[in-house]
Amino acid sequence: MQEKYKDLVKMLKGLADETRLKIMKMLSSGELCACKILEEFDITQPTLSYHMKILTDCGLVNARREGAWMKYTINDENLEKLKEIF
Amino acid sequence: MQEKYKDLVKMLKGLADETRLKIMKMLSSGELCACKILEEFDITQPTLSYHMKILTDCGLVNARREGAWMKYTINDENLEKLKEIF
DNA sequence: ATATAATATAGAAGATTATCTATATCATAG
DNA sequence: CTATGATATAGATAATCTTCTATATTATAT
Repeated sequence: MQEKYKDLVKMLKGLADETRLKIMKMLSSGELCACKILEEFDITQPTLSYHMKILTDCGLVNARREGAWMKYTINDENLEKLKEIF
Repeated sequence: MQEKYKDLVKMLKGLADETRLKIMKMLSSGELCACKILEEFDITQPTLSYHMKILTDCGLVNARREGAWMKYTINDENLEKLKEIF
């Protein structure tokens, strides 16, 4: 029960940032490459990498490497778990 | 649109804390007095006051004074707005 | 008017977060 | 195998967050 709370809080922290919320919104239309996401923001590449790590670590986003690129999608299963608390 | 995002992020930040998430869970069963909430946690009274301020400021919780007590309820309208983003 | 109970505010300290620059790693093309 | 493009990591810094102690405010009861 406590562990479940910790996981939920981690996901909520993941969402609770303007940049990351916008990234989630972008991903809701489908898979995107890091470079495409970066174009939409005024942040450096390492900063985006940091945000993507937070989103994947908390379980909100799936990452896969395709050659040199990283492609991201929403982790629907975990997002569903988050929805359930409401 | 940006403003809407800022408000949503503020609510998400409000939820993104273990203590506050538990408070919301407690309030989901109905109105509670600050002193009742405090009993459930190992935190000082000023710390609870700080958390309640965050929850009310972001719009997740309604506060009303009843004599010496503060009574809190969930702000369903705003919680609904938050749900909509999922 | 005073004492007491409930809550809020101020100020400080330590932890966490978001950002940057510099550099490293990984993958591909030539 | 080397150069280049994409991404990740390290380390530093400034801002924000969470918590505490001490104190102030507000409401009630005597």
